[in-house]
Amino acid sequence: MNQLILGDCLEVMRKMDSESIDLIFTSPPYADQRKSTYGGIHPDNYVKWFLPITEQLLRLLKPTGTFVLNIKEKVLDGERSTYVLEMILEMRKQGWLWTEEFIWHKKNSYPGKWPNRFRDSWERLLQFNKNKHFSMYQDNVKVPVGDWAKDRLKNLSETDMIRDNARNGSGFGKNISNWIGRETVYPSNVLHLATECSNKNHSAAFPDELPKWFISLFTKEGDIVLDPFVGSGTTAIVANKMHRNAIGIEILPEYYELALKSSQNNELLQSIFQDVS
Amino acid sequence: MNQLILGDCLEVMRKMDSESIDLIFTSPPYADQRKSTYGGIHPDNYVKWFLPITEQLLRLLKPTGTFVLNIKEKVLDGERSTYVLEMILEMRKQGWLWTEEFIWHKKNSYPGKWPNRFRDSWERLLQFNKNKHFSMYQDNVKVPVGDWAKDRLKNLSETDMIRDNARNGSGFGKNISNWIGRETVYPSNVLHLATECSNKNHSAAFPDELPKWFISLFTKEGDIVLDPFVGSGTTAIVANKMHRNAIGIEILPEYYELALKSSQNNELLQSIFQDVS
DNA sequence: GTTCCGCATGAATCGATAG
DNA sequence: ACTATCGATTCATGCGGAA
Repeated sequence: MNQLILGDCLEVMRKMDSESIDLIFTSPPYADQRKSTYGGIHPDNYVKWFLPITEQLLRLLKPTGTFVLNIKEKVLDGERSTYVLEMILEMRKQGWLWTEEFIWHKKNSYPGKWPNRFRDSWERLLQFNKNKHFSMYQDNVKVPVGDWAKDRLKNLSETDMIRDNARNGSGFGKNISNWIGRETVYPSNVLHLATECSNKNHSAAFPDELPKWFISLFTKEGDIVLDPFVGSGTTAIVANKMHRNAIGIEILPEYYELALKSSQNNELLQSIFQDVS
Repeated sequence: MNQLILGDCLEVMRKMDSESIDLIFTSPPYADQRKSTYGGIHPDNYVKWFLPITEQLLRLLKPTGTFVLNIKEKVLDGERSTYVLEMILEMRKQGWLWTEEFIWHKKNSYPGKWPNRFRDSWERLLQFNKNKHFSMYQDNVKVPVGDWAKDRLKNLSETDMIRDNARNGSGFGKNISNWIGRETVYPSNVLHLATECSNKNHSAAFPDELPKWFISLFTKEGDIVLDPFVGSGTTAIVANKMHRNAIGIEILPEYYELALKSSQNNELLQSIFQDVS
């Protein structure tokens, strides 16, 4: 069921079944990047170019599915471009819910110095849904509890053993004894990952951990993950390793070949990706 | 030249001189917070309420000045509200440049657990300017190189400076001098600070380090810093400690009194704030 | 004078129940 | 059907008192 498809994602998606995808994770070509493809999108035209694609994505996504969009507006003439903001507003008109915005805090961003700007070390991970209720498997992404717990839970006072209601009347209360033996906690909406682009020549836009985290969070085994701009194949390969079914679409033959080769070279893969060019 | 003014910031600002301010740093009441004041702004009305204020701010700011806006949209009916995005677009129509967006990554965010959402541990710090060329003193916020300092702008904090001096005087100066000899690097656009949940009295919306960092970056001694929603006075007091002139406006008498008291109690202050109520 | 340890607090949000 | 109120859930920090 894994597919790598060579072609324009808009045309490919038009042939796909409605409400068949559990998770869409993608990092589209940033404005003015990859100029030769998709007509070399200028920031001013980005919204107009992207909306037909999100329209298809909305059709393909299951009602309980999630769309995660990794994007960051570029600096143009000393200003942050606003196309990402405009896109969010336009996508809501299409029927998308803008559920959340995660931050990818890049541990090692590129060095550099500008007279009026620091290094950009974060990117947006916009979460969109079709419904307020969607599939989310929070326990899959729990993280180790902070060091504070070790000291805090050594000796418990009397109030720690019972529920102690907060003073501000918010209804908030705590029972510290509940924390005994707890080793993992839920994460927040900030991801702190390195930008490691593994070992390949062609650098992936993001590290494996990024799609892995969202695939863990929003899908279970056997679900279908789509990346309409799969590039060197990171999303699809990671999804496949995690026993999800992956569909990756790529317009550039050189990236397509690279993705195909990477996926076939990997011993861990459950099944070989199909060549659907 | 330091002033704490009791009143509605819109009315107060209308009486102030054009192009007189070097830095505006503020954290306006978030939608649906502080319901009793400013008419209890509903998210739907937030943009309309805020635009007349930014219009005044634009008039008051020097051509080389900077406006830093600390804000985060709240969740409404399962979705992130879009009023912040709309505000950025509207402010550009007023003539503002949206130069940069910094992230405040909160180490200790508000607790809680929901079926479809994690804890929100970041806020926006939107940078606006009138011109592409503005005053920026990057060397003032350089951080020591090394793993221990990577995420910690904490080194800049007041208490750390005092503690360092104390150690210096008591014979532990060797380590410090090693640090001073170390190379320093420029930070990125992500700030990793804790929220101060001071157990003492009223707590501020943000820790001292937040305004301190931006005041260091965008002003020099003697410059004028404005906070039209000064609350318990954090911005003004920090600015004054750093030998900048501060103007703080607050509409709520109880906060105003608190700010006045805090500023007068502080021995480090260069001059006493004037009561302009 | 210094370190250690206990503890209250925080720009929150969802779902159920009541008016 | 729509709005208002209420109860439930949770992690990490800085302060202050104790050792």
